[in-house]
Amino acid sequence: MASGTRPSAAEKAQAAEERRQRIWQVIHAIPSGRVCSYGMVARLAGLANGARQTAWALRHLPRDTKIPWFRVINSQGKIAMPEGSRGYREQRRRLKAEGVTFNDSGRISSRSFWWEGD
DNA sequence: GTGTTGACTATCG
DNA sequence: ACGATAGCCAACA
Repeated sequence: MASGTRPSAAEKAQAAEERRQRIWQVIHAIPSGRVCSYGMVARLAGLANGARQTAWALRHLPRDTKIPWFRVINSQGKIAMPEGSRGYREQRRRLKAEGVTFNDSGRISSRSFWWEGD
């Protein structure tokens, strides 16, 4: 219901932080050995077209985060960071350690790696 | 307030 | 399969 009063800056900031929290919560729920796309993470977090928000939230994670950021890849089944970059190699190494394999094109080798929630 | 940016994505040729 | 395009939305200059 419209209360007539516009949301304050503080309320907007709080809403933005809650969106980020939901995104992190969803990512944290991705099982080991599975991957999820940016768009799917956003959808599970209640954001219809929030793929870029997921990307933004991940890009700004602290180095020592416990969130499994490496289980999030793009809708093409490929790692989103530039190939050959430091983050790219680390993400691929971490996924491989969980059993997620890639083909020569840089895409995950099996559709069964995808996770769509529970 | 306006314009640009980006770890995105669906669609088209 | 692949590159170009347009749509998307929060943060930033």
